[in-house]
Amino acid sequence: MALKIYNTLTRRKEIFTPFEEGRVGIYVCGPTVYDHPHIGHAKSYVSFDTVIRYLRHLGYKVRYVQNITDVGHLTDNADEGEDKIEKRAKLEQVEPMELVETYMRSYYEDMDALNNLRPDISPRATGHIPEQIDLVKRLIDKGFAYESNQSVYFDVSKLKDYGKLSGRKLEEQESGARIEINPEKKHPADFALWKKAESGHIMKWNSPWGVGFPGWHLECSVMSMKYLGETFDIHGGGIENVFPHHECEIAQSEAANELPFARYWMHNNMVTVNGQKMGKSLGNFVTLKDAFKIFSPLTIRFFVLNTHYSSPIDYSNEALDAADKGLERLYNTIRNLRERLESSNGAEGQEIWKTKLEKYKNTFEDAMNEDFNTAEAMAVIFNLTKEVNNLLNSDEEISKEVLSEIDAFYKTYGGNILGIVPEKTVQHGADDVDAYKIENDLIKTLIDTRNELRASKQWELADKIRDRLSELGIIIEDKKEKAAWRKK
RNA sequence: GGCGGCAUGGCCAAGUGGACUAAGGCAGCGGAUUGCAAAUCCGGUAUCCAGGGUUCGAAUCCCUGUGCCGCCUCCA
Repeated sequence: MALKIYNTLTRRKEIFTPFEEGRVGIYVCGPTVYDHPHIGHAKSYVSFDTVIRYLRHLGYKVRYVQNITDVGHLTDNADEGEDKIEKRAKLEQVEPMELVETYMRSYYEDMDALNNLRPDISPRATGHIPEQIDLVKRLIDKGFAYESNQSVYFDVSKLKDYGKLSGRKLEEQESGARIEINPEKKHPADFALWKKAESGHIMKWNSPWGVGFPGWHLECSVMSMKYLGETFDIHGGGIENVFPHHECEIAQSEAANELPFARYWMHNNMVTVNGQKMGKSLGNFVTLKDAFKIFSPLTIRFFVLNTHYSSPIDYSNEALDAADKGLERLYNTIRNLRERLESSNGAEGQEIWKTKLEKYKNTFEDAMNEDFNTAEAMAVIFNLTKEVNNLLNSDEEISKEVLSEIDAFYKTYGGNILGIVPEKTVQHGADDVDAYKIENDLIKTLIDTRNELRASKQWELADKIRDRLSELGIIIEDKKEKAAWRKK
C-alpha cells in the first residue's frame, strides 16, 4: 500500500510521489527563539519527526530542513510594532543574539529530550540576509514588488492565484477589520518583503533600499529553495500559519521562480490547555521544561502521537496521567521480554510468530501509510503487546529467535519510527546495572531476605518490606522463578 | 462579517459508505492467577450531538439546527 498524505493545497489525501525518485526534501517551519519552547512545539515537532522517521523507514533518502528564526518579526499588527526578539532582549538586558543563543539551546535541549532527531540543516534567518535581499530584488525586477518609503512590499494584485492555499479571495477579506491600514501599501493585503529600520532598531542590515530588515515570510522561501531546490516535496508547519505565512511564501517563491513551490503542504493542529487556546501572546503556555517536571518527555511524546497530527489536543494533567500509565504498561512488557531474552537458551523457533509479526508489521504500515495515522499505529503495538504478554505468561518454552524477533519489532516500530521505545528500558526499571550498582545490590539484599521470610511464611514481615520499598518508589513483583523489582 | 474545522462509551481517541455485532489507551466492574499484593490474562460495558434526506446499505455522503474551536495581528 502506498503512502498517502493529506495535502492542504488540494484539500485531499494524495498518494505521495517524490519529485526525485528515492529522495524527499522536507521543510518545516521552525521556532522563533525568544522564549523557552512550550507544549505546542512538542506537538508540532514530534509529529514531523515521526513523519521523517517513517519516510526514512520507507527507504527514502530524506533531507529535513527546519529553520531557526532569529530575527524577531513584529509584535503586533501587520508589519508594524516592535521586534519580538529585541523586545525580549531589552527586558533581559542582553544582546539580541545572546538571547537567541540561549533559547535556541533551550529549544534543542527539549527537542532532544522528546527524542526528536535533529534536522539535517537548521538554517538561521540572519545567516541568509544576502539571499533574502536577492529574492526581493528579483521580485522587484519582475514587477511583483514595489518600494515604498524604503520598505518593499509584495503586490498581491499581480499574482492571480494568491490565496490558493488558504482558500481566501482578496475581495472577501475585510480589510482593516482588526488592523490599521498601512498607507505605504498599495493594497491592504500586500505584505512586507523588506522593512525600513526605524531609529533604535538593533537588528538591521544594509540593502539597496536603505537600512532595514527582512519581512517574516521571506526567510522560509529563501532557505527552503536554497537547500531543497525551487520545487520540493513537503512543506510542514502549524495550521495557524496557513494564512498569511505559508500563503505569502508561495506567492513570493512562485512569483520569483515561475515554478511550483512545495508540492505537499502538511499542517499540524494546535494544542489547547484545559480547553483553552494556548498562545504566546495569551501568556498561558506550558513550557516543556515545566511539563518535564511532572511527566517524562517520552510520555509527552506518546501523548502527542496518540492523536492524529491534524487534530487538536487538549493538554491536561489527567490526559497525561493516562498516557503515562499506558506507556508504562508497554514498558513493563518490553522489560519482561528483554529479561526473558537474556535468560533464554535456544529451542527451535515457532513459525507461527513469524507470521504474526509479519501481520503486525503490515497493519502498522497500513496505518502509517494513511497520512501518518500514529494513533492507529500505536493501537497495533498494543494489540501485539497483549499477545506478547500471553506468550510470556504461558508455560511453553519460547525460542530465543522468537523473543529477539519480537524485540526487534519493538525496536523498529516502537523505537525507530514512533520514537517511544528506548534502546534500553532503563527509565522505569533496574536494568542499568552499572549506573545504580549500590542501589541494585541493596535492593537485591532486601529481596533475598524477604524471600527467606516468605519461605518460612512470615508474611507480616515480608509484606512490611514490600510496603516500605513501595513508599520509596520501588515496586516488587513476586514471580514464579524470582522476585523482580522496578521503579515506580 | 468572510474562510475552515470539529461533535464517537465515564475520560482521551481511531475509524469517514458494506466482515462497525465501532480500534487502542485510561478509569471502573466481574473473574483467573497470587499467601496477600503487584504484574498479566479473560469477560461485560457505545448504535456514533439532534432532526430530516440520499442509498439495497451511513458514525461515514447531503440539508437544517445546536454546541465548540481555529484562521482573517504574532504564534508550532
